[in-house]
Amino acid sequence: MSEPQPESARPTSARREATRARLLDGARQVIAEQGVHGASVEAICEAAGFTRGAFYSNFTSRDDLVLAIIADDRMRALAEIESVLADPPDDPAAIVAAIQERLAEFDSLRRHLVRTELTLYALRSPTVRPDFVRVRREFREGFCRAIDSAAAAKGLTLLLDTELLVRTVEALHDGATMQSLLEPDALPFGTIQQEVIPRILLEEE
Amino acid sequence: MSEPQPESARPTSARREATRARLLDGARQVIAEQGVHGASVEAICEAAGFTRGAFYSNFTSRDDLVLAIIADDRMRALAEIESVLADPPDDPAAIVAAIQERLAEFDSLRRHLVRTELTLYALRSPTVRPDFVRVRREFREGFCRAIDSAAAAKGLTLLLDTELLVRTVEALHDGATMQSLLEPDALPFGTIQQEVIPRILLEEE
DNA sequence: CGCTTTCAATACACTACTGTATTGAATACA
DNA sequence: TGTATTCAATACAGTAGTGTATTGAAAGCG
Repeated sequence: MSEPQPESARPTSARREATRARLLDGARQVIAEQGVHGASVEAICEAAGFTRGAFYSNFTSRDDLVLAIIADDRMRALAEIESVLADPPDDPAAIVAAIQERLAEFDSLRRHLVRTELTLYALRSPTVRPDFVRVRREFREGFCRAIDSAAAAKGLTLLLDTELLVRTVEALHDGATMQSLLEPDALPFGTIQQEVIPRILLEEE
Repeated sequence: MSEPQPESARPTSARREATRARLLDGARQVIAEQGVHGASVEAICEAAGFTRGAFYSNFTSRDDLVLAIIADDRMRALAEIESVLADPPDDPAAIVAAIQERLAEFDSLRRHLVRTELTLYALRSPTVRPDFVRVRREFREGFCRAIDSAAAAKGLTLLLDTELLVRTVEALHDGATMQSLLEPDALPFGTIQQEVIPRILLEEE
């Protein structure tokens, strides 16, 4: 009876960490292929090369795993934003372009699919939803800061309120990416964003 | 041995038709509440007040039912477009506004949720996907026609290629509606569309 | 009114998945 | 190197859902 840890700060051995990571990737894979509905614990474990024993040793439930994926994605997305913030290009268009580019790289079609699946899942899960909304907000705030600071530095006036602008970019990105998923040939990834975003960015001078 | 029908043109009695309609609505309800993954045949039948006997008497599979929902929605959406086309307002902005309005009415948050669920489902189902893509395209084409004819009548020049414009409006609508679903208080339904669409519509004169 | 047809309900056999309790192998460490 | 611990595998009992085959009630019709 050693009362091993204060239970909030588990040491999490390297082996355990690797197992968790593989389970997360297995889950992403299964979700991309079959949707959240096909992502049974069984299927996730098979994709990750484990049995359910591993799962229940690492996660208490599917919600728990979904939260872990969202948190993981959030860390990556924030890192992208912050890397742009750290050394922002001079003009806002370049910032938007840089962020778009990094996001495109990070948020591939497959990843977008998973994110949409998780969005729908989060929307209904009282456990997951608040966390999901928070993650989105933090991401958006980072985005806003980057644009504002660059615009201020250059003395440029944005056409729209920054938050509205960022929300618009997000909406365009999500909607357009879904269209590209449905008709990859008719609408190459990024077409809409490239055409439209520059037009809603800056005040006419 | 009467060889009852040419099997393509079933008479479909009123009773049968009503049962189908109730099953469709049951499915929409369950999908909105629990997602496609929760929409087991069992759950759909319970929501519709039937047992599975009714389901298998009317549909051969879940794909079959999903196709029926999509077809049903498509008929309604096209009717909205056509009603605008039949007597279009003079300027393109008014057309867009009118269509937006009709769509908002028709495509409530709940319906949007179902549509997004079905989009993800369709994306993966070889059976459903082609039909789904076709429905979207037909809808889009109707939208384009309405805008082009009104613009031509008034001699106005659109800022973007019509198809790109329509795709943009769709993307904005989809992305923005999802944001409204996630944060209904922070972003009332339609905010983004109202702000942004007028700005990407017409050439500066 | 009685016969036929239609259609949903029921019964059944089956599969997939869940979560828990226990076991056993690998790793850490003394 | 031997003992303790960690962690995934296995075994198990249970639930939920599937699709088919059959039944029975109600509507249609002569």
